Amino acid sequence: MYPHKKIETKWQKKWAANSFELWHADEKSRGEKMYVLDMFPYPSGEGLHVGHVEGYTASDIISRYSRMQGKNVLHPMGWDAFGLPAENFAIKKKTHPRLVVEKNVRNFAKQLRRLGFSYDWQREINTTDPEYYRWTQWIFLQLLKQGLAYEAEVPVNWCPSDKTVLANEEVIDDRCERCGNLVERRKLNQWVLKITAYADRLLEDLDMLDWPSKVKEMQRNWIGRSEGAEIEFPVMDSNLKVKVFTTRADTLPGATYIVLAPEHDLITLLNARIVNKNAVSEYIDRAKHKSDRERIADAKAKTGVELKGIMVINPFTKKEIPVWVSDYVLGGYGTGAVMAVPAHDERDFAHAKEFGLPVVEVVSPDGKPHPEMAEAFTGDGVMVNAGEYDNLPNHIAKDRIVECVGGKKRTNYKLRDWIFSRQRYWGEPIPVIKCAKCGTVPVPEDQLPVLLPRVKNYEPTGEAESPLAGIRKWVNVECPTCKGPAKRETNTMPQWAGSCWYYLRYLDPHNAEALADKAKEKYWMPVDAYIGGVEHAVLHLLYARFWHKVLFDLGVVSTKEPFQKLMNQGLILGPDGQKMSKSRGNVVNPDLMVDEFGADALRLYEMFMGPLEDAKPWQPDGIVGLYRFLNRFHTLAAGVAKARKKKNAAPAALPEETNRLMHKTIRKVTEDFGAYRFNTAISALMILLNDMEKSAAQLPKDSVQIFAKLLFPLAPHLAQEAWTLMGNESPLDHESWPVFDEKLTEDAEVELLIQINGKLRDKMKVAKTIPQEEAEKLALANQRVKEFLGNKKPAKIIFVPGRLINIVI
RNA sequence: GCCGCCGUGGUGAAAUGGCAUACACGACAGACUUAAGAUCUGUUGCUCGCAAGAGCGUGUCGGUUCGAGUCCGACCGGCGGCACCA
Repeated sequence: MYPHKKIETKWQKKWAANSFELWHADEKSRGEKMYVLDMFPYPSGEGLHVGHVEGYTASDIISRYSRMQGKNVLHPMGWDAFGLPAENFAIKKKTHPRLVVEKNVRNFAKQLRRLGFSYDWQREINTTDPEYYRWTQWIFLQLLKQGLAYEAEVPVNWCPSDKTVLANEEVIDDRCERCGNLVERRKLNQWVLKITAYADRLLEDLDMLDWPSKVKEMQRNWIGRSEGAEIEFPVMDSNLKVKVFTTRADTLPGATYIVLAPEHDLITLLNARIVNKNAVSEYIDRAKHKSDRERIADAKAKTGVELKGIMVINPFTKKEIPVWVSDYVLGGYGTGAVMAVPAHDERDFAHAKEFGLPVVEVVSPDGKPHPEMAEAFTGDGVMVNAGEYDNLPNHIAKDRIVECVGGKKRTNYKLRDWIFSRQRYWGEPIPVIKCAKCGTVPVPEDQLPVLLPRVKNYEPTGEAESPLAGIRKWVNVECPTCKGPAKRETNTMPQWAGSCWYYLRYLDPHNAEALADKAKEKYWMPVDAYIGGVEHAVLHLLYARFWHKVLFDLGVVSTKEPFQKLMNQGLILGPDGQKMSKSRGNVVNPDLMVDEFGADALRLYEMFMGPLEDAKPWQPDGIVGLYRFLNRFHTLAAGVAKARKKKNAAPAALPEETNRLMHKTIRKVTEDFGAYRFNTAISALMILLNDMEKSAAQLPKDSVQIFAKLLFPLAPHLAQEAWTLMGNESPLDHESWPVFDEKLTEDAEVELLIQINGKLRDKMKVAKTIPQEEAEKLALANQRVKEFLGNKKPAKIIFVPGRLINIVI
């Protein structure tokens, strides 16, 4: 077997020379720019996962292939190193998270280099580096200045045992991930980013992106735009009104009561008039402490309580209707109040049945009335019980009803503002100072970064604040405005913050004056190929687009969108077809694969498994096929090299058929790389190698060189080795991509299929350009055709030039 | 429940509406070997047939078409996302 260890180590050493200068990109190169980006990893203690290898191999193929096409390629890598796992690990091991991160980064970098990825390491970044997070904080200040960051009381997950706030990611089935205790909901003062201000643009600009439709669809659903109307219900004996949002204004005549969310303001405002105060406040109290799980359990059986003593007027029927409070109405969506139309809304129907409230049909599927409804009818139909609108199609009645009751058209979004505070140590400090006199004061930009102080104890304090709150020396500062005593904000940013803009820092990683130089930003942006897992389809990719648009509005960046093209790698499942996980014990360690088969074989295997974007199971024996393939190519190249050294060796020539196959393969691989179809590109190379092996040492050096070039993006070590065996000294990175001869990719003769009634019966070898008449003549003279035809006459003859002739009897 | 994607050999998978199963794994047989491993060669969807060949076959049922794995409709199964969003 070929000495993969020796070959791979040799080339990795050469590539590392001069700080990996070979792959260093600058803005002066002539070729067209190409920004190839990976989703940078969180450097966990477990090290690289086969899933990382998959995405990073794909982007490395694109990078190397693009370089050979003469493009100026930027292919950087860095570390998304803030976040809970490092902090939790540090707490457990009584060490500082910074040390944990440093160690993990070293390990990750080593692993990535061992796989031969062609990164520009001179642009390496780390989100926990103060010179990096200085600009993360700077962006926060810009958001604050634009009114896009604000403080609000919002509910958070609270673990009563660990006495700390948990991120959503840490809550599994309503329990704390670490201690297993049930999580409570608490309201805390938090920083919130107004992503909803960009909802429309985030939705509409999706159209200009070359992204998987699945990801676009997930973002559309997440943003959740819905067009409807706002309608007011006057409160009896009061000048107050209840505003309601609905997408089905046509059903207003059937609104038999209204429902308020438990947190609705009106409940407090009308408190004095509520007859059953105790029952109401008890219900609200219970609802407040309900966990997500309980809410979901209640989704079928509705709960609620009537506000006795309060009535409102349905503006269409002018009838007095009651008011209920129920937690099936969400405080954060629309107006926090709905009109209940039991006949035409499943949730209202369930609620009405539970409490014996009236159901009035106003849209009928067949125009006839149905006094007894077994379930809500949510489809389209004709208006009934709607006075002057009777017999009108409901979609026409909709707009007219909105108009007649003085409603306003409105658009609502499911998207919520982004809760941005974390009560944790290991994150970027939020650069804000709280002064009793001046209120919230931003840290002046020239005082950035606000450094994360070194502390002895970074465990959660037990109060609803970050461990930073315990460091008096750090917390107590002078107010930048009035110079009086003030305190620092002690919350930190979530892990998403650093990854929201890292692709910009790669463009100019050492700039001390700005986040990135304008000319450099203009040159490189947008990202031309972004590869990563679908798990970031909404969170990271939506947050980053939001920040980018804010920076665009500020003139900091020149493109509306950061990532022009996105590709998702599919999940690599364990050999058992299940998601890889430590607890299942089905995790494949890429290091062991590299040891046994080499980086090239691992890269090749992961690309050969199937389409990049598909989920696919790891087959323990699968990699050997790729290892054999590489071994065979090495044997072939070594044989040709040896034959060339012999004196008086006959000049080698490539057989005509092999030459044609070679040109076809160049074409196929070129097309497949362009479309990210690496699995079929590899199979094309296998077919070519199978054919070349027939000539073995008789092959001309040029054919081995072309093969090496085609293989280089996929398996760079062996390809470079073979290239060198042919007597070359240059790195293949600087060589140009092979060009195919169009004429040689097309055969002059083809096997024309002869079908009878669409069934294949025979084939005949003819010129590709054979005209229909001649083909028909030949086909009808064919022995097999005669047998089938007998004395019948063909009813019809279909001729597809160069492909087939189909005789219909 | 809603939205989206996917169902092809023993396995991973190929196939601009035109030869279904390329390529690879595995299995079986053979060569080499004292042997094992490695390597090389061959066979490998099902049924019938000595053979030539025929019939069947891409989750199920139906449709469009000269021709359907591919397009359309209904259903069954799996995966992913969202989930009381009015």
